This record gives sequence, C-alpha cells and structure tokens, in this order.
Amino acid sequence: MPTPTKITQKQVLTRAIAILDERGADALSMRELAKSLGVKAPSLYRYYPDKISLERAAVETGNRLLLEYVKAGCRRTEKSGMLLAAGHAYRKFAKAKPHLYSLMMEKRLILPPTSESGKALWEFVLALVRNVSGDTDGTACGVALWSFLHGFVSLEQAGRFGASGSRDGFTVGIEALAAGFAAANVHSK
Amino acid sequence: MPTPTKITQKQVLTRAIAILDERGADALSMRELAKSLGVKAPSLYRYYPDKISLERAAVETGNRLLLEYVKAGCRRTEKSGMLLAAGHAYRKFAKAKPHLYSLMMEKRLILPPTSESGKALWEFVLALVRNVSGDTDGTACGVALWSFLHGFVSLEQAGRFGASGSRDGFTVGIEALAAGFAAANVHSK
DNA sequence: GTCTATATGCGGATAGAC
DNA sequence: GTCTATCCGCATATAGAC
Repeated sequence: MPTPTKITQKQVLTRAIAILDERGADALSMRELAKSLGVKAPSLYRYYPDKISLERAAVETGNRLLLEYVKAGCRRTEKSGMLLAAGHAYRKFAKAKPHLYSLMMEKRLILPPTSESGKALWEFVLALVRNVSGDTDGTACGVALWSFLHGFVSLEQAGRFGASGSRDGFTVGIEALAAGFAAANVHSK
Repeated sequence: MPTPTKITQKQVLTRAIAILDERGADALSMRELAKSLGVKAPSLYRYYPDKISLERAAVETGNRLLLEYVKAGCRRTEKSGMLLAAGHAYRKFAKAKPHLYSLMMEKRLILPPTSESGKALWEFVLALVRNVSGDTDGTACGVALWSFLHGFVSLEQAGRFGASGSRDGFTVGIEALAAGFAAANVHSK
C-alpha cells in the first residue's frame, strides 16, 4: 500500500458542512475543502464525482438535521402550542446553520422527489398541520406554514428587519396561522 | 469629438435589468453587459464605479416597481380584500421579475436605511396592516405579512411546492393573517 | 468617452505518473 | 488512492493610448 487511505466519503461531507458553517458557501471550493482535509483537490473526485453531488449530499444531511430539530421542538408540547414550538425549532436550526439552510433552499439543489429526507420533512409538516386544523389534506396549510417560516428566517438572516428588529412578528404570524387553520376547517365541513 | 457618446447611465441600468430578466443573475457580468450595449467592458466604469453600485441601482429600481405593483393592486379594492389584493400584486411582481426580485432580497445588496425606495415600500406595508388591524404600530403585523409573502414567492420560484402545486396555500395564509391581525388588536386593547 | 492590453484572481475538472 | 501538472473557463478592475 504505497498510498494509504487518508480520507473517507463521510469525512469529505462532514468537512464540507463545517466549512459551510464557518465561512459560508462562497468559501466552499474543492480546493479549499481538500486543503482543509490535508489532501489535494483531485483526490476528492474519488468520493464525489462532481461538486454538485457533494452539495446535494449536504442538503440531504441538512434536511435530516432540520427534521430532528423540529421533532425535538414538538416533543412534550401540547396541541395548542405545537405550531409555535415547531416554528421556534425551525428558526433555531436556521440560526445554527444559516449557510446550510440557504443551500437547502437553492433552486439548483432541489432533490428528486424520491429523496427520503425531503419527503420525511414534508410529511411531518403535513401531520403537524392536520393535527392542528383537523383537515384531512393539509397541503394548503402546510404550504402556508412553510412559506411563513421560510420567509421569516430568510429575511431575518438577510438583516432586512433592520435595527428595530422583528418585534413580535414571528409569534403574531404563527398564532394567526394556527387560528386560521382551525377556522378554515370549520368552513370546509 | 473623436469618440462620441454611445451609452448613458440610464441605458446601462436598463440593459442590466433586461439581462437579469432574460438570463438571470449569473449572466449579468460586466463583459456581457458591455457586449449587449455594443461597447467594451471598461467603458461601463465611467457610469458605475463598480459592479455592486450597478446592482444597488437595479435593486432601487426594483423596489420602486414593486411598490407600483402593490399600489395598483390595492386600488379600488375594499378593506376586507386589501391584504389579499396586495399579496397577489406582490406575487405578480415576483413572477414577472424573478431574478430582479431575488437580487432585491440578497443580503449583500441591502440598501442603507436612507434609501427612499426601501423606506417607501415598508411604509406602505405598515399603512396597509394598520388599516386592516387597527393597530397603531403595525411593525409585528408588517413583519408577519412580509415574511409570508417573501417565503411563498421564494419557495414557489424555487419549485419547492412540487407537482401538486401550492393548492390554496396562498389564500389560506393571507386570510389567516388578516383574521389574526384583527383579532390581535382586540386583545391588545 | 472608448479603446486595447493586461493584471490578478478565482473556480471545476481531467490525464496520467506513482 | 493520491499526486503533479495542466487545461480551460470565468470574473472585476485598471493603465494608458487615442
């Protein structure tokens, strides 16, 4: 064995996410990643055929981690506060991993519909809003909730709420949605 | 006059936005922009000192245009449907100018608080939610509304609602917020 | 005001030796 | 499996001639 294995696929992925976390998406180049792993850039192509495959793997990991956050946030909270708890968990994830979160939402990195991580996340959201609203479908409510959460954390991350901050916009929004979901179900009966 | 003026600052800006609309942000380079105007890249620096100044000008133009859309959408609609009308106009703008919209929301392109176009937009949103909610502040409601709208159009543009589409998520979300804003004001009295 | 030429830097990816 | 060397492309921006 003249050239013993220095790295594994898992290490490559973990290090990529670490760079993302520490220095952002612009800093994540194959050269930088290799240097950070103590190898040269061409070696990385033994583990991921191109950069976008690596990015997609990072997105999958992010999806799984986000689901963990949200599930943990919902545990041991009663139905009435469930949406708010889930929302806080979502926001917490985006704060902890801002660059990974942005990557997860990029258009060019949409995973195929077969992606387990994406489906699992969406199914959890649907179950959540069904539980709150009593609706049997939940698509519309899920879309509305996800839209609000994504919009809020995106604008917050971009610093668009200015010096005055978001005030209670987060709570106001979620409470309004929660009430609206329940009411909408009454009408649809 | 050995070298007569070929372009104006306004033309540079207009052409930049056109490229953005037609081919996206990645296609907007100083070289491409120059070529599209029939000049060479260095000439552009007579009109904008660097690329980011040009991008900021594009964002300002976008802000003004978005405000026009929203104002037009609200005209001749009664109070009860105001938020939905404004929302549809916001969405319509994002659909018409997706790449300009994305640029407007980029963190690195946040305009200084002195920016007239940004302030005017935010003031209009505040007036809108105050009108609906009766609240005298409106910051929290404005934040919630903006979050929902931005989140929805971002996810829609990124194709994240999948084949099934957003269903009635847009309407459900806005109606819920409208109802919630009014209710919140009752409590705060 | 526009030009040519260039400085300087970045990136992804591959061929082929060891 | 890792390496050196390299190809190829992109970009922003500037100096100085005309």
